[in-house]
Amino acid sequence: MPDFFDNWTVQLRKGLVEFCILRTLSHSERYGYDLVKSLVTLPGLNTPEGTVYPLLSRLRTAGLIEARLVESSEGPARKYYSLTAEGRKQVEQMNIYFNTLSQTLSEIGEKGAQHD
Amino acid sequence: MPDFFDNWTVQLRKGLVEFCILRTLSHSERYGYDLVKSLVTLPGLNTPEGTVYPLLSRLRTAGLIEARLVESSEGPARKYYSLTAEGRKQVEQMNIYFNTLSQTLSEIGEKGAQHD
DNA sequence: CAAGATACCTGGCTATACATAGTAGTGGAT
DNA sequence: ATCCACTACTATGTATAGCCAGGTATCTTG
Repeated sequence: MPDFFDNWTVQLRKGLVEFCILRTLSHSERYGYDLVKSLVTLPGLNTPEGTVYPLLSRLRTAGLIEARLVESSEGPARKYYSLTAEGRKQVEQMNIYFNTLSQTLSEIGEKGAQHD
Repeated sequence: MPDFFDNWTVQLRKGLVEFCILRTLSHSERYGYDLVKSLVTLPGLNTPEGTVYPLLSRLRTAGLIEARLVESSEGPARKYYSLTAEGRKQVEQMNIYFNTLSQTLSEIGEKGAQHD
């Protein structure tokens, strides 16, 4: 039986990995394996390969990112991902929403949820 | 077919509603309908009844909160929820994890995910 | 007595991340 | 020649939270 806390952290991560990938790509082009290596070491986000690659596929299908193949001198060709114009628009919206949520959460932390 | 952004916000909320309820109850005892009215007006979190009540049940089954029935002079009896000792412990852990994630997200927002 | 606000709850649905395991090809070192 | 690190991906099965729409009961007011 899974621990309550462990399960909660899984739920909390939902949507965040996607957001992290898009935010990262909004800074610079990156190839898949590099993203995998980055995301697996981030505190709180121990995202494995099996999560990242399917996500990249989904984002490409959704038209938010695009890919190009680049030869490498140290191994197989790398697939570099970058944001499309549509992707850039979405990230902006996501940033706004995320900041709103952060603000809300911070207020609840101080005095609990109130209405009126 | 649902919009990409709308769907993402749903995913992002996962775990957060739970967190908001527990955080709110760590400040004071509250009854269900009151929580519903509070959560539905919070910016970013437009959580409807159908989400809140099942959550309260789950949290009670998990032993994090407990309830007591109180007569009301303005309508049906209200069910007041409060944190158990176990719940208080969990909220502390959740706060720590949440802050870690916030920190990570904020760094990614500035320079993208990096490794090494 | 009907209307409406208050108050609580359930059933069926969807999308997502996770876990685990596997495939496949390139290039450098032993 | 062989092994290892790099790089990309696929497949399949699981669990879960949140959403929508509805249901039920209580109490006050017109």
